[in-house]
Amino acid sequence: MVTTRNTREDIVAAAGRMFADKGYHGTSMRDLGSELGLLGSSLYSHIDSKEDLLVEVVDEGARLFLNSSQRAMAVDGGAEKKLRALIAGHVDVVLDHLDVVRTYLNEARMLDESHRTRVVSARDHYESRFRNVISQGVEEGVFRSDVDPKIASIFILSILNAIERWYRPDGGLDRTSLVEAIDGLATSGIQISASRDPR
Amino acid sequence: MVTTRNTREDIVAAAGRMFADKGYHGTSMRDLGSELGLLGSSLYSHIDSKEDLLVEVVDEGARLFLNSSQRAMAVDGGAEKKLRALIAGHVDVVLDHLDVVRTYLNEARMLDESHRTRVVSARDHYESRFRNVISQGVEEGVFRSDVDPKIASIFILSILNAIERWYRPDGGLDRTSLVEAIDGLATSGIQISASRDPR
DNA sequence: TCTTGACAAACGAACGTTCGTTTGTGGTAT
DNA sequence: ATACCACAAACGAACGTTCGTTTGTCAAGA
Repeated sequence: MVTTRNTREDIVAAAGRMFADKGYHGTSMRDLGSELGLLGSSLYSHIDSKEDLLVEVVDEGARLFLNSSQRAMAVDGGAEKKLRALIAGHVDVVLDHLDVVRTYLNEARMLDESHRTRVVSARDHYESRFRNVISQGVEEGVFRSDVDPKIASIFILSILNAIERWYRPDGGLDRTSLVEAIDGLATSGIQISASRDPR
Repeated sequence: MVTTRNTREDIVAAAGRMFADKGYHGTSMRDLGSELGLLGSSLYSHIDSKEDLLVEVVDEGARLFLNSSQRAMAVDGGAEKKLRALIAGHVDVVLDHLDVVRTYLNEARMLDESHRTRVVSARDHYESRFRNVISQGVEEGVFRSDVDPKIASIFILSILNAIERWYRPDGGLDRTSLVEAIDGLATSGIQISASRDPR
């Protein structure tokens, strides 16, 4: 049997996995090495420091979300359709890059201040896209005028970011249904309303 | 000036604070000691191990949520009212015990398996109260019949549990308005009545 | 031949924890 | 009122271990 050698990308990927599972401080370089069949010290042939690994994983998370939201903003249609695209895009990023996302969401705070600041502002930028689309929807008259875009975007993102905590790919809920369910709660809530059409 | 001595409860409280901020593995016993003006070793006059502190804080979190939900289930009224009581109770627990809740939500997974199992089942029990109330509401006809109680409860709890990540007591949003906003999105969504978009 | 990736050994610092000792305090006997 | 003692709380040093990282070597590909 031929064991291929490890690349730097293998190491970053494994770091994302382990940081997601056991946390940055809960993962040692020796842990990480043995995940790849290496000694901890051998990792330093590829990287300069442990923190670099965290920076790399977290930055990738930020980039994935920003790219996704940029694509969503480019779809034709009004606020309703754009919001749905933002939601669907977010779900895709979470499900396709679960480890990176979990590290991005839970371990970014372990970065030192300068790196953390950069990540926070990327996150703000991302969230502003949700805020703006909801604002636009209120102005267009498709969303209720008593909706606070700031609060509503936080709530929708809360649902989206929590997916990593409970969703299991083999759990009988496919991603289309998931998007549908989130969009459904966000737009219509759970309550019966006389003026709301049943489907 | 009189410096009072530290009690065991002081230590548990400080542990909750530090575990919430820097994570369990990111907090050393020396860190924790100096937070209280003590050496790390001095903590062992009060406790047996670092993990005991985590167990204690996390258990308190579980207890707070279970008690809160028990009180909510006891209110008179239908599912709508009970759900609102569950939401308000959850918000109270989060805002009144922010450090404990943050440790409960983010650090419980660092517990060893036996402790973690117990905490997970407590959490399941808590979540089942939300699920049951929503089921009841669907049966009563006050919630839409196409609402999946399992999914809806997950989404509502996602919003509730994310509060610790963004809410600032001095941020101009009081807790009544917060409960109102959550209840509003959960029941009515953001969309203006009439029609769900065609797709 | 030169470069690369991994190894083995080792470094100093920090980790959780233990130990023997000191300090302050509050109750009891004188 | 004073002396004493038991006790809890904190200290400071040290334990064995693990941490992230550095160094030097060496085999295998290019």
